[in-house]
Amino acid sequence: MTGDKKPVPEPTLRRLPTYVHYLRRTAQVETETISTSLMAKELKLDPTQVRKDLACTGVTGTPKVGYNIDRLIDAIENFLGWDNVEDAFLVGVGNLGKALLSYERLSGYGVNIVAAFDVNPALVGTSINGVKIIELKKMKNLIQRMNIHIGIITTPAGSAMDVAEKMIDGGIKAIWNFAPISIDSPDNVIVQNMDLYASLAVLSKKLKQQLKHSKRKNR
Amino acid sequence: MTGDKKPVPEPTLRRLPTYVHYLRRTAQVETETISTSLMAKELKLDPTQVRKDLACTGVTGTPKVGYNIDRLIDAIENFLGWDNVEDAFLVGVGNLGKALLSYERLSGYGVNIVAAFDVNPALVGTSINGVKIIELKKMKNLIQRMNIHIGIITTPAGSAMDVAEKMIDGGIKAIWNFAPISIDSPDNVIVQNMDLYASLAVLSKKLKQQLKHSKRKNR
DNA sequence: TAGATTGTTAATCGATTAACAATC
DNA sequence: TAGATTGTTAATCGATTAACAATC
Repeated sequence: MTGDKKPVPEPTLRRLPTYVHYLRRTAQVETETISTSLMAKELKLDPTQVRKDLACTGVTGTPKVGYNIDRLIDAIENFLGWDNVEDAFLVGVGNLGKALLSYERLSGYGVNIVAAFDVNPALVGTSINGVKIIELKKMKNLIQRMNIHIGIITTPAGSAMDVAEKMIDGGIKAIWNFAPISIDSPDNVIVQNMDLYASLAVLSKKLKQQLKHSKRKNR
Repeated sequence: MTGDKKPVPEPTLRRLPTYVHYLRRTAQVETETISTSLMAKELKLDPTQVRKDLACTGVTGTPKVGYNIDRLIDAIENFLGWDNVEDAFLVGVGNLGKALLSYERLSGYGVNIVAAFDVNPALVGTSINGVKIIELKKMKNLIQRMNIHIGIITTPAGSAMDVAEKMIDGGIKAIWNFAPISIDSPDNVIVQNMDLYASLAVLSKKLKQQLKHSKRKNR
């Protein structure tokens, strides 16, 4: 009865990349070790939370000393699979699609875009950052042939549902969706939404609250 | 003792735009009303949760009938302030910055980018989608003169901290941050992170889990 | 040794979900 | 009227935070 530890909570997963970014920056100037109290202070988190998050990755620290920064970085990177890159297809070569295609560092985060697709004939045949843009028609077949697991959707909302369906048909197992639409998927396909509008809603609502308060104070 | 109802939970705020997008699509084909049970089913949520979320916006439904779709859309849009646009500055005109500048519909979501800033002299003086690109030096002053409340950071991580500081100095009240860095801000400045890497971490971790399970099944 | 820091168990908090009376 | 759906109160669940013993 081994394996299958209890799954890591999603909030923890979301914080782990922040730790790596912070630790990489810190490694350049600071000493070899770091305490969770310092990390927590600088990242505005609770020290206990940081320790719990780190525990998920299997690293241990030494009382009174802290954690070895390099080993910590390695452990988190390994845990997140950043050293074990998965190939991906991207559909929708608009501005956002181009931005992602130009981000060569994405492969440092476990995902490597190997082909892009669009319906615009003017784009088909060209490349961005070394990635060919191909007719959307050919995607389903290529997913199967190349055994691609990750699909990235950067189309307008109107086409997203259709693209998702084609991806799922082809055998895609995880969709990173940038379109503002809820994607209907079977249980064995993961959908991760990158929702600009959700984020923006939180921002503007909080801002309105803030402005109201400061106005009140100034009276 | 009026005003100051208890604040709306962040998860609710994040779901509200999804409702609007769904309802707009539904309004085109369906009848005038909708039930939370149907919405919940299509958006893969709990009906009670949908009702609670909607209650925050002040709309009420009619038992046995449901909610009037148009009134629901209006109520949510109004609640989120989408009809009450705030001006914003964007810093960092790389691919991602360009993508946001080209998104004219952003003003339909309460935020209107009125100027962009970059340190690259080749970009300064040009425009994208009617938005002028200005020397970063001039930003602080313009924030004050134009009374700008929202700053959008689409620079590389290295410059983000510095840009944020300048924004806060100038008097920005809310920062929409696309750089993978934790921004140090005073209590009266809201920071909303749009974290690609957090989202990607969740996606790839879940995918690995999924692939492991399906492999096991096939044995 | 004394004190800082880890690692874990227990308490708290907030969001989700269940139960159900009110009602069109 | 009967039944579907709302709106709200209570129960559950999971994540965050507090407390504290272990230890270098």
